[in-house]
Amino acid sequence: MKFPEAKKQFIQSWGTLGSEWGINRSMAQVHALLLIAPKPLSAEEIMEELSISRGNANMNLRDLINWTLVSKELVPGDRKEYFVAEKDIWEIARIIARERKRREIEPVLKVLNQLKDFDAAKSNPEHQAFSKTIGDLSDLVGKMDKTVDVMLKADESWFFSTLLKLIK
Amino acid sequence: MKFPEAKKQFIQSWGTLGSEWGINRSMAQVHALLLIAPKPLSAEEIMEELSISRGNANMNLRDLINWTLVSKELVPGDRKEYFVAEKDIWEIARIIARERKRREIEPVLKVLNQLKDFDAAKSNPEHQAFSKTIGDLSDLVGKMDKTVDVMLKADESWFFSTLLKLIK
DNA sequence: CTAAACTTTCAATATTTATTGAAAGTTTAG
DNA sequence: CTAAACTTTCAATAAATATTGAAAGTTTAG
Repeated sequence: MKFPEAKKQFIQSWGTLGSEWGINRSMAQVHALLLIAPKPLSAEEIMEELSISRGNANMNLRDLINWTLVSKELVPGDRKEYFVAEKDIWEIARIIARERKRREIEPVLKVLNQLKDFDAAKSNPEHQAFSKTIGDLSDLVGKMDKTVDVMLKADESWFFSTLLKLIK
Repeated sequence: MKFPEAKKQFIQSWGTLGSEWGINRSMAQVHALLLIAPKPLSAEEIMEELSISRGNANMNLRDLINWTLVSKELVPGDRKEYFVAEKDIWEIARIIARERKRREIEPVLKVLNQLKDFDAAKSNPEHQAFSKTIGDLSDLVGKMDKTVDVMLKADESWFFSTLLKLIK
């Protein structure tokens, strides 16, 4: 496979992956493009390569910057802004884990904990089933939450060497 | 908080969680409803409780059954079909992990591995950056894939006791 | 066999989400 | 200061996704 084709495929796959969770396709594609770029890219170049509008590029770059996956870079003597992606894969993984935790785990955990002390009548089977499910779920989700916390603090070699002991 | 309100909140939160990954809201809500139901429910009851159409209920129940999160139950002497959710939370977690792996991890891993042997010119910095990123990503995604595999085979007490040693 | 009871399908429709692009805003060179 | 070079915003529009509901299909009781 030749380079331009490989590049296209990577950008497109990363875009699909993104939209399989809640990330929008363009944001993931901009990210993919920056991930493999050997140089900072300008908004112009990104719009051009991905055939997206200026507004779209701008908005998704802003989101990527918010996530801290991308940062602005200024070239002295040039008025344009350039963009670079964080290249360290472990750092990227942690950023994504952090955002997914924030969006997926934390809100649910909060609700589950509130629902734990709802006003139950002990003898009512509906109430019993509800309590059981909520309790079980909040245990599990709580464990997931803690696991991600460890990952967020850990450094890669420690995390995976420990995990790979599990795996082997 | 009173029961009906707690129930409503749980169903609605679970629905939101679902749509934060690629699951559609109704499917997640049907699942939530069945999770807390002390009895098998008929399609009618589900439609009624969630105010959704027959077609919608049918389609999402079918999907839940495909995922093996829900199964049909026949009541002797009744022509209706009834539906029950798997109640074991660890089993549910594994089913969801299995599906997310299938949809999110595997396709990307496949593409990354294909892209590893693209036709690179060693001296071209674009090609170098590409190779590096693809290599790093496929390492990481490969590790994630293996981790999920372990979880799929493990039983809960073993998995979490090992994991919690990590965590503590 | 056939009519009632139920389930499934799917084209039409509604809802949600993403994208565009032109106008407004900002910054800086001169 | 002001005009050119650039970035941001956001209402309009397009695209993707989910939902409806009525018609078609299936099963079973009698």
